[in-house]
Amino acid sequence: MAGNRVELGYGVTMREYYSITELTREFDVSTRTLRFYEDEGLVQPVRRGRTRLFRPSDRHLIRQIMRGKRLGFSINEIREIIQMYKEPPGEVGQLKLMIKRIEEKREDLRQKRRDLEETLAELDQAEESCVERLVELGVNT
Amino acid sequence: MAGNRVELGYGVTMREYYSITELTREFDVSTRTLRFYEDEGLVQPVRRGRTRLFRPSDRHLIRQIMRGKRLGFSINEIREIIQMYKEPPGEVGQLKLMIKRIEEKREDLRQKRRDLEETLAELDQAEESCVERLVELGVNT
DNA sequence: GCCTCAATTGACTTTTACGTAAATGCCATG
DNA sequence: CATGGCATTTACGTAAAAGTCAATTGAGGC
Repeated sequence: MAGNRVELGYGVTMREYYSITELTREFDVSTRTLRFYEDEGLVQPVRRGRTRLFRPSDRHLIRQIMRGKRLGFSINEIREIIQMYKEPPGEVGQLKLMIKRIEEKREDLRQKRRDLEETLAELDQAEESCVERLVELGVNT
Repeated sequence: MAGNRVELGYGVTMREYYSITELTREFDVSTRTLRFYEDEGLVQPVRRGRTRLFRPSDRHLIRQIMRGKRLGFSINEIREIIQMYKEPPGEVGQLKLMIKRIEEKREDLRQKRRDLEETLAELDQAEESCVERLVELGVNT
């Protein structure tokens, strides 16, 4: 919790690293989970001795992982998505392949969005039925 | 595959039931999966002897289950959601509880929607980087 | 009545995403 | 220096959601 800050210029500073427990609290996950993500190669915290030091980039990755999880992606799918955010490859074939895979993921996400809207619409209907029923019963909503 | 149709009026008819394999093909799942959903009480096909006959309502339920799966809901969550689509309960306390739960699910879905939009935006960026890189390399897109 | 194909059942296996326990290290504090 | 608190590693456990396989069983066609 000491200095642990870097100058970015114009007097602006930011945290240089975060402890594992800090991040477990921020993202409401266990240390086991963060270590698991490290084993899976999703994050690569640096070490001081044996202690993990998570840097802002790791923190951002964890944020992306959590988002992916909430969307129902598996670890492998999340790994793929994270790959896509990384520095684009240098070779043309690789680049075209990557664009194709990004497009696939986007199609996947668009399907999810349709599913989501439909489910939301049906929940709206369900709630309306409930409210109507309450009104029938003469309940002051 | 025979007659298997009901008159709805004005000459409009619809399938009365579907075989398990028809549905496995339509939804691209295994028979094991559909039987699993039956064991879990998500669908209740009627029987002719031991053979399952899925009715349109079962088919619609399966459609909802698949949607829920794509959104990353667990079977239990899907079960809850399906409960919500059903006939609203008769008692006031139950009704209010149901409305509360529906609202919770909707909040959940709205979070998913935010996650989804953010992820889509990042994928857009990623693709743009790739395209830029291609242009730098002088590839005719 | 027999044959064959589709369907059923039950048992066992697999994968994913961690949980949990045990043993131990590191360090600050009273 | 003992104590507490967080950290680490290794190993084994587990719940959910099916997959897989083997052994029947039924129903329709000839």
